[in-house]
Amino acid sequence: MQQAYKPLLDPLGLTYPQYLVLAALWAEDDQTLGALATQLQLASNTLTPLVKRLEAKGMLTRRRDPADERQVRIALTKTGRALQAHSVEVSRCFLDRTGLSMKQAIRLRDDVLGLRDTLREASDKDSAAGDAYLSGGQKKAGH
Amino acid sequence: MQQAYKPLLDPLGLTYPQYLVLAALWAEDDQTLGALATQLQLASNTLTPLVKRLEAKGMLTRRRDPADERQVRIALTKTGRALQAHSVEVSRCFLDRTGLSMKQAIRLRDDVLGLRDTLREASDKDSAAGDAYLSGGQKKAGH
DNA sequence: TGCGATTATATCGTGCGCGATTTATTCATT
DNA sequence: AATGAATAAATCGCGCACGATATAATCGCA
Repeated sequence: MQQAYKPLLDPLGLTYPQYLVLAALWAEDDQTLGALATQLQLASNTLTPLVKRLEAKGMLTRRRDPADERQVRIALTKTGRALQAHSVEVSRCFLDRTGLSMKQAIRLRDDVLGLRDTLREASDKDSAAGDAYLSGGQKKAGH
Repeated sequence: MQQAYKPLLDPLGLTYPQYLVLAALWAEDDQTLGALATQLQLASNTLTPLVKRLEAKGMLTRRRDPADERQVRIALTKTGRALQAHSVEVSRCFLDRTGLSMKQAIRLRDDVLGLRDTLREASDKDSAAGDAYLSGGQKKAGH
């Protein structure tokens, strides 16, 4: 995805992950970092610097929520909001490049997301119970 | 993939990219770095440190080809070769976790690889257009 | 009211992945 | 034989992803 979107996003000065953050904010502005992290399936240690780079580019602002100082609210700047105008064209160009119909693209995406979720469930079970799945069931000695 | 394979590869002390390098060597030992790079679709700046980490783990050796000192030949050590015994089980465990039949898994993989290649072609055309620009052609019109 | 648990974000270190460049070797042409 | 082009790896720098941990604010409860 990163490589495929690169020629489309280079003119905007964005990487693909940065584009995804903006896309989430175009859908709903002024979100907490945690809410963005959930949507994008990223951890804070990935998202924090990513958002800081977008802040440095003047696309958004970060401020502590006065009602709960633990939270950081991310809001688009005028510049960031203006970029949304390009997003439709970016999507269209990308779909065009895939050589797939909209229907095929959605199908493939959902198959991949389905696989991701299935694999995630399997990993979740690992951490829930000691895993005797691989080889003879040597399990880590907890402390 | 990285996350899904992690519980299977942690006991072997390998990451998923490292596992892929070993898998390529299990299929054919004593390959040049360039040959590995082609198979794995990686550039030298990714593969060189990756292979060095595997060398540090004692899985393989790196030596300049005496016939062509530009090339580095990568060969498995006894330790690295011994790990192949686990690979069948790792594959089986992974397929099991996908919740897919072998047939479905192959289908999905091929769909994804097909998409990758299609997108790569589109990007290749971009850089061809760039060449045209440099040699006096028209710059890519923005639509 | 106070204090431990929980929650939200940030920090640190490591391993990719890649664009751009560098170094060293081999090839090709004269 | 000399020199410039081509080739193979390596190096540098950056962004992303994540495990482990730290810090700070809020909550729960005696």
